[in-house]
Amino acid sequence: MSLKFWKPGTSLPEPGSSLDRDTQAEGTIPVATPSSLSSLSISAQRENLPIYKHRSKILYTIEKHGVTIVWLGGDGHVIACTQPRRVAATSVANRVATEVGSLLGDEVGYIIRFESVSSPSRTRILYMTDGMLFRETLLDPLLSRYSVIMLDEVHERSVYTDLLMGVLKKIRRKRPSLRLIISSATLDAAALLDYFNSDSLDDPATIISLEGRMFPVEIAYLAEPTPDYVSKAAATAWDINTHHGPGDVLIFLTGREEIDRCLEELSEMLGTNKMKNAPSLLLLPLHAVIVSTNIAEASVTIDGIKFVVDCGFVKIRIFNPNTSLSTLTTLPTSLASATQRAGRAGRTSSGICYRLYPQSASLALQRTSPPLLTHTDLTTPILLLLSLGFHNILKFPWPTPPPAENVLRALEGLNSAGLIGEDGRMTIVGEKVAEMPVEVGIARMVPLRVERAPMRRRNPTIAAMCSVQDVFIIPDGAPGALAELERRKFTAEEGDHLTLLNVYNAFARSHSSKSFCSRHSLSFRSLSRAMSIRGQLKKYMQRFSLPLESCEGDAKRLRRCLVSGLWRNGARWVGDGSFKSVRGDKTLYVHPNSVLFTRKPRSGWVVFHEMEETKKTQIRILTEIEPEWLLDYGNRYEDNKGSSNGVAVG
DNA sequence: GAGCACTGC
Repeated sequence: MSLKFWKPGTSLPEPGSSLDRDTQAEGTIPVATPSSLSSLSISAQRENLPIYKHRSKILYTIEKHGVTIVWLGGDGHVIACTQPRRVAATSVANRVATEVGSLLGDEVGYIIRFESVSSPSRTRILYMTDGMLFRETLLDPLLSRYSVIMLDEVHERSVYTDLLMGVLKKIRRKRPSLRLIISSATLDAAALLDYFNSDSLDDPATIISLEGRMFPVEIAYLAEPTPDYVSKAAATAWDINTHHGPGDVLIFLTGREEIDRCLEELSEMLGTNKMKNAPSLLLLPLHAVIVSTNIAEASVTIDGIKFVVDCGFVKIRIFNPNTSLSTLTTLPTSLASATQRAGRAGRTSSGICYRLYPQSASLALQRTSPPLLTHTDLTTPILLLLSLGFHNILKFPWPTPPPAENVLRALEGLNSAGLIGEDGRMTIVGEKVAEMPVEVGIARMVPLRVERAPMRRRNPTIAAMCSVQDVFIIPDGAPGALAELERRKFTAEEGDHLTLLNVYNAFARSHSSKSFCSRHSLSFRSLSRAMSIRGQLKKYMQRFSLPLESCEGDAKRLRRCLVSGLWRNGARWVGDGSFKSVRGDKTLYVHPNSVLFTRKPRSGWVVFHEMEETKKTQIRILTEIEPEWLLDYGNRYEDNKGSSNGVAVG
């Protein structure tokens, strides 16, 4: 069987029209259908085309598919295609618009947070981030304006893609005419097919698995395991360059520290060889060596790589429900990740991937990486599911169920924050928090009801600044010292929350000036993002009819208000730059980016926004407080619960 | 006196 795709440049058929435009097709692509339409495998391997070409071909068939469904179903007419990342949504939309001869935002458009290039009446194919489509289910639980929904890059198992899969499974029971297309790059397509088709609906879901690589990549393993993959990576890159070049090299390591060390070792080798063998110096400037984390695995693509050096490890963040602490841990990659990394060597010609582990070790690798939902804090996802009406969370059709402790911990946290009641149902404040497009911890920093002072001082600017990262740019060495001096200009004695507020206000006064940011060593990107988020938060406050009050010159009230949300995150100074947590009596270290990194708070007490375990447990975004405030809020909470447990602050 | 894997609303 072969499906035709129509000529680029012609417009899409109207719903209900005949499909005679097939006659305009310029070519065909072979489609293997092993049993039925339920498993559609498109082979694009025979043509040496760049990935977008493959993508758009699939999209042609989906457009065709989609139009057919519209014609049959008639209860919607938009084809949605989700992507886990913003850039992917915009760039694929752009490419497809060009190829079908549509103006971007007309027949083909995209929607990502803060940015919509689409027309409600004219757009037929809508690319969007998975998070945006999930948000839409909160407003339209049956997603009734779509006739076809395609989830792309499902193998990445992002939080929103997994949530969408569960929700879509339920939607399809109520709207069997909705056509679902799942696109996954790995071998787990069969499992996904079972997941979706266990309901035995008449119209089964379609799983597309893209056999992607364009050029062959040879895999080479080490004969023996290496005790130091960073040195080995540098040595391998050097070896490639001197004996196997020419060709650009991409090295996968797990983090910044490793990357710095690897680059150092490479430059040392370059220095030594410069002395004794001048000609080899000419090779390096011509051929790049790129040392990267797994950002180069999917998010950033670099063309022209011929050699990949893969250390075989990845750093992931794992949430521990017992301590509510996230830990950054280095673990072996999955087989799927290793394949993905190797594939980076074959984008423009055939290549070689050097894996810095023995072949025997590759047999022990997990097939795929664990879905994010199984090792992340579920507080926000679960509130969203409750808001969608999944009251029995344990029965939600998770594509992969998270550990029960993680679910229980999230429910407990939501209850203690007053967002769900003892019966597990959402409170009025809980409903508002779910509506806000930020994490629960951030939404709670925003005023959500008319309150008495000092709770009234909840501040959307601070909330927005806490939800962006890397506001201060502090490079290594001498420029770092200068940047440090620039940062001091914004420092508030009271701590990081007020310092961030100062930075934001100065940025706003500069009319969001880029040069202001570079003069003061601030990230323009992060501050612009904070500004958009603040705007979004204010919009919700208006919707909830809450006035935005100014907290200028009222630092004390503002700090008290911070305690009302963060009293569980209290800590006491114990000397040598370290603190003890009020809960759990854990030793905490101040993150070097904090203004309290260099000095002891006068009262000896702080609250903090978040903690994370790397080599040691660090706390970020701290504010100095008075210890009685902790007791105040802790007792108030315990009174409300009617429990006798006080808060240990001794 | 020392650091932060990667997304998304």
